[in-house]
Amino acid sequence: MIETAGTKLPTTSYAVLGMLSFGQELSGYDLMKAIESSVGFFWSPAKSQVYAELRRLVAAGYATEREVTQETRPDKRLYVITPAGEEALGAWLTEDDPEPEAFRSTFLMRLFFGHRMSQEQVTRQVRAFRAYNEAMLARFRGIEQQIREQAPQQLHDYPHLTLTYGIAHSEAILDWCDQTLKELGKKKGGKG
Amino acid sequence: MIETAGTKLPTTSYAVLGMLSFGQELSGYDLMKAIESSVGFFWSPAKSQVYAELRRLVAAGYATEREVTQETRPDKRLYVITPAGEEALGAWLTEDDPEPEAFRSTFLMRLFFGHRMSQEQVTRQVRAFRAYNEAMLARFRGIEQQIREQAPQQLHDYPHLTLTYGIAHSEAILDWCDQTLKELGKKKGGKG
DNA sequence: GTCATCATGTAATCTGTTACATGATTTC
DNA sequence: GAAATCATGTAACAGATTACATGATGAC
Repeated sequence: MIETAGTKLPTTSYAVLGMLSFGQELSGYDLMKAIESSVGFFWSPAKSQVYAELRRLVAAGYATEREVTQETRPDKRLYVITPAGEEALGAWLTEDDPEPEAFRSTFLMRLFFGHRMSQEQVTRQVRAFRAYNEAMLARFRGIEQQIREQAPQQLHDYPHLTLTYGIAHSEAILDWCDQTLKELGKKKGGKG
Repeated sequence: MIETAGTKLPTTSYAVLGMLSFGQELSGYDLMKAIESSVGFFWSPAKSQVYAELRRLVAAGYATEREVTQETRPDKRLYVITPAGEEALGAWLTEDDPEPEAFRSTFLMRLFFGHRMSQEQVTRQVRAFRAYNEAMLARFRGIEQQIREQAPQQLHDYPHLTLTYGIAHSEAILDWCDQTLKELGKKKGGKG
């Protein structure tokens, strides 16, 4: 309360707050694990950043911290979201004009500067990119299959929508790759 | 040469180097402008970062700097890529296993935490996202149209491939949005 | 004439990453 | 029994953003 309540937090803070919003008491380590296998697909902070945000959340009154002494493992701190934290999360989620998506792609950068590669090298880059996306797609499909088998009710929740996004996205990219590889096959020439 | 030649540079450095690789002598300001309307769609550094990278490139021997005194405008420094710079760029472009794409989306994060919004609010977020992507698509199509009319030979160069990517990508996202909005229409309930 | 934008950048700050630590289990 | 991984984090550093400056020109 005394602290920075009301101030805008960095996005990673909301990722952490969101994870806590499912109601469990978690350590930094727990959170990191949870993030890696879920939101991590579209927001993946370093663990030191997660710890930093936890400190910030506590300072802001959005989470409470409880120290737990352990014998066989290093001591840990467990965190719980507070009502103020839930409110702050809600406000961020429903913001009227959210930050524009900051799309970044080093692959597209390389492609853009293709004039500095031989055509074979460009082709190789596209193939590698294709393979990467194919692997991602397989992964997404695997997860979906698993849900279908083990927790089909989850097919109707919000996290699942992000999965369908990943699938649609990957499929579209693969199509583009195939078409692009065809195009590249047609024309001859380039730097090398 | 004496400096850090051979060291791995941050991605933004390669963005700048790539821009210089088209052969023109450019100022930091020029570069920023050029980036904004091209690679900026998938790699958009802050201008102060561009200036910082230019200093680094010079220190590494990848670019040379020339000061130009102006009367009516602030003085400026112009940069040219060196052969060593071209080589470094080439090495980066053709790297065998490039950094994995770091996909980030705050929209997907919000959606993932949809349980903390009412269903209407989720719907509103998806609609806003749809509108954003529709605007991007229109922009891409506009650019393509302009090329078609004013410089049709560019339809066959590498930058144009990144444009086709943007278009394919946006279209796929719009489809996903429509489908998702339908799904959301079906079920009733949610937080609020 | 006032306000926005051009044409240059620099300084201060903050976000985020990589490297460092460490003892206990599990795996082979 | 050595090597990898689990279970915790912290410290040091680098990358990136936002805020600050400033005089000239163009738009209205």
